Amino acid sequence: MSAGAQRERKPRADVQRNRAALLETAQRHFLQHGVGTSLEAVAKEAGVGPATLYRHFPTREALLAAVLQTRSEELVARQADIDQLGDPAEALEQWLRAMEEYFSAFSGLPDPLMAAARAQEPDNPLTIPCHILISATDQYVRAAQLAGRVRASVRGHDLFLAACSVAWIKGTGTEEESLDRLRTLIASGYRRQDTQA
Amino acid sequence: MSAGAQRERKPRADVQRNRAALLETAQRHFLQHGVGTSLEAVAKEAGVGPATLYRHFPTREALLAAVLQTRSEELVARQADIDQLGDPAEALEQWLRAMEEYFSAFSGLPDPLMAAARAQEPDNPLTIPCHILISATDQYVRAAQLAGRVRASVRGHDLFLAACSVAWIKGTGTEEESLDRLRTLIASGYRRQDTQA
DNA sequence: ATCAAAACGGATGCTGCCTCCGTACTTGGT
DNA sequence: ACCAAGTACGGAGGCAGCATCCGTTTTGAT
Repeated sequence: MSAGAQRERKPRADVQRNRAALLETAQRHFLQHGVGTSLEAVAKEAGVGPATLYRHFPTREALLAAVLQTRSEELVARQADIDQLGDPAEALEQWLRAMEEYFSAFSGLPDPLMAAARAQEPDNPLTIPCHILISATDQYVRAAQLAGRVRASVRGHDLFLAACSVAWIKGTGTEEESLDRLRTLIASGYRRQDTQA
Repeated sequence: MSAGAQRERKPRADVQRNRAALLETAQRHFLQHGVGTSLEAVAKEAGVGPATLYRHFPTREALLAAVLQTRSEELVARQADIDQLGDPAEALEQWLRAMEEYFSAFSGLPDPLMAAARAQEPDNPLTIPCHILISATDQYVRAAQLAGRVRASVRGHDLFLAACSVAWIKGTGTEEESLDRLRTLIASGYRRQDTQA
């Protein structure tokens, strides 16, 4: 009441119920079948018609972005822990691993992520999250550089790409051992004064 | 004649014509629309029915492998040049670039390539080529290691993965400048006694 | 209880994949 | 030149997924 400016109706109950059901089901399907999973199947299993899914999430990316929202928040939460670390090199390392896990949430995720990172598509719902991640990476890189632990030529964007690549390779089913070797290679690439193995 | 063992008929003329037309058209479509291009469209433009395409090439990978055959030979030819180089480190570098270009022939190519590299699918027509490339890379790596120019911990397979990653990123439309930065990062990762930039 | 706005979902048209099967073509022999 | 046997062809068709339209139902407000 009072001088209330909210002239709008209260949002309908079924909207929220359907949205929640869609998100829940979509997450399960993305986990099981990758980002290319059938949206029709998601709708059916969520107990709604296809049109309802498309009304809530006009594109596959929109649905993906919404499902990813939860995980993004987990990532932000992790940042707090990482920032506690005294060693900026260690912080960067952990941050990269955290990003890589985020990128590996669903098989096939790196592709739409890269498409969004390239930006120039301001309506892509994944673009904003991507740029936030790149900025964050750059922060960690700069801190480590100030401490003399990372080569001066490295930028956050480079390591964003590297983490995305590793996640992509992981998604193709490569063995964990090969991934570790690749991670080591990359780490040798950005670190300063490392032991020439 | 003579003690001829060739009891077989001469292969029909239309078979070869159709095969050639299909390969030619497929290459164009792969170039323009990536490896995911519509096979139906390829068949139609080659002037044959869908069944003919599938009879010649039972799977998309089979067609892809056949189209790639030409380019594979170019790659092998390049090896001769590269082997002429006195410097094994330089040779490795050029070999990696050559592989990367090969992987970037069509957009989307790295995915089926990685799937084949993981092997365990002996009937995948791309598996053999992949393993040949990995072996070749290992040769170059070992030579460079003997010359003390590459870290001892690095293996050919690692750099195969790295080259594949770069090609994948290139395929997503990333700017060439970013790619160069990534290549530099990787090079710093495998080289010994480099100038800590 | 009633109304209008809001949301729903089945039906639909489209594209691409892949296979079956009747037909047409090529080869080798006469 | 012709024929028979075998080979390859290609249109038709079933299936799955995408995305949209529009008549119907649900919902919140009065």
